[in-house]
Amino acid sequence: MTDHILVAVAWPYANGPLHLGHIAGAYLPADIFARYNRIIGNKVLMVSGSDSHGTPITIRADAENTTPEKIFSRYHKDFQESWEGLNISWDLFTTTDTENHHEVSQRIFTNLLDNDLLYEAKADLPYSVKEKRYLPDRYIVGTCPNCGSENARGDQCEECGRTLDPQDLINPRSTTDGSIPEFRERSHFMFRLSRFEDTLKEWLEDKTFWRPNVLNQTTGLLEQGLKDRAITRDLSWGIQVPVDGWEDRRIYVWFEAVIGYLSASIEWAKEVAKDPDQWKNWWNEESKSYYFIGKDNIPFHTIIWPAMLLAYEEGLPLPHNVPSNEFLNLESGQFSTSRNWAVWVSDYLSRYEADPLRYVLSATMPETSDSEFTWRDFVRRNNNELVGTYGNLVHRTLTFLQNNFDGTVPEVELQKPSNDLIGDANKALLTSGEYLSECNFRASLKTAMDLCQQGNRYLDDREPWKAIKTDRNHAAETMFTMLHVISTLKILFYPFLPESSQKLHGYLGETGLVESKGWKSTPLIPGDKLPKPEPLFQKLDEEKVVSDETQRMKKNA
RNA sequence: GGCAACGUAGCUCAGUGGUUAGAGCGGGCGCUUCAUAAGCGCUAGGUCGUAGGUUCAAAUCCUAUCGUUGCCA
Repeated sequence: MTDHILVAVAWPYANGPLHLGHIAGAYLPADIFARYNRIIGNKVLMVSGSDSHGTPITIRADAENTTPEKIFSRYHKDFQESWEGLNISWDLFTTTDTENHHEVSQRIFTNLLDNDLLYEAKADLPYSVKEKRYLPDRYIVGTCPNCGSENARGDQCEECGRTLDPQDLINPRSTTDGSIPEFRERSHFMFRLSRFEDTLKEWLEDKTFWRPNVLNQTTGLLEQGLKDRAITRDLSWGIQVPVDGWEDRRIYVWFEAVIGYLSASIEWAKEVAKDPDQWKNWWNEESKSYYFIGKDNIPFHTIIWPAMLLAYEEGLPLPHNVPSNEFLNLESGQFSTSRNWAVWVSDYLSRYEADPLRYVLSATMPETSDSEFTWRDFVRRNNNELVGTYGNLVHRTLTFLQNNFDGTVPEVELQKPSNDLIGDANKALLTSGEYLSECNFRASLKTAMDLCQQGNRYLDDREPWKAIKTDRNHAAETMFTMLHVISTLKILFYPFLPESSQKLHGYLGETGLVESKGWKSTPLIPGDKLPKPEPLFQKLDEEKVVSDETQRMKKNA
């Protein structure tokens, strides 16, 4: 049965380049999941885009004396290059600055307003008399009432981590000109989030398969009770509030960014599929949506966005699963764009291949708790696991076939141990596929790696390099079995390592795309002559990589 | 401050009530030579953050506490 699967992925904030934390947290698992679903025959729509609005981008633009457009375009380009280099298989990666996204966001806003799901409320907001405008919370700095730090921002104190309102600050002043802000009463639109508490509770009842952290956090928030939230801001950069007299205000970025999932689907239908209604295949009650995000984004995707969907239109599917990951750390510290403590994707790709990174990040994916990337671990996993266990298994098999069978797939009768191994390989496809459909990526990858070890053990046990001298049929049987195992590994690794699987597909004598062959081992035909293989992966010099990369990071930080 | 998650071998991580707690890497020993000095086997190493409690039985459930992380106020 064919399913329509929406793979919706967090919108990266376009105020800095992508680093490995982003990839391990959301983009890689999403890509693995999308590739798996396509290869088993499901119809996948995978969308996201650059989040181009929000205060940090305007702050940065001001600081560099340029425009927000220039800032987000710069990083949007970096994102595009990173996706291409890492083989992240988007159907559409757009931005929130498209006409389409503005139009869809405003339509939803207007619709909610018409249905009395938005209302006006007043609040005291910081106003700069000098600049004649209301200032974002972050533009106010002052002394933190909690820890006394003198440079606390109006939204949060970076020193003690406490979240703040600008009114809380002692000696508040504007970052733009140092003037002292006044607090003036100002109207803003609120979203009636509280209305959806009961419906959301019901919706969650059958979500027992969600990751515990996601489910518990969501039910916890629902138990506490939902509060209405302000969804407009005094800004000039963003999506205009579509109400007369509100021209100087914008829809708050968290509210419109999640709408991107829907607007990007619509844009894809129009611009890519050239069939404006096609997006509906992924936005009806039979379709399933998966939202790949980091743990900092959980409530937006399990409460606010579902509530918005309920508010907007009947029949739009709420998230089927939100397999949020925890965080990836870097060499015992948190990834930090501002402190430049990161491994940037584009920088990585200038020196190394995509598949080793995809492998290492998959193997250490922070599915259940924060995990850690270190360069030493990266090299060791590359050398021991990719090169030593998987790559070498493929290479020793294929070169043996070249050297002793002229590269020709032998005709054989299979005996017990060989049949057992082939049975195990087929079983691995089932097990691994089940893991993937449940978003258990590490477990799926381990299934593939375990089969590699089984293959290596079988080869050592059968010793075809000895058998070839005394019992050619015995060696031939070993080779045929190993070719089947390799052909299975090619599929098992495909969602994780698309480039090397495609390469191996070619070494096994196939010409088309590996993903067109389905989630099963491609059969080997006796008599077929296979081309001469090259190693799938390259070893790295552990000490050199570790010292080079450590120096590079320390120099930049 | 509230909610939630995490704290398990030197390192990176599995394991959520039941035989002597697991894997990979790293350490030690051995086998093998087809293969990118790759592969395979054996072995050492842990009072499962701490303190109480429930239970015939707890890493696993409960309470408290310390530490880390995310969200919210």
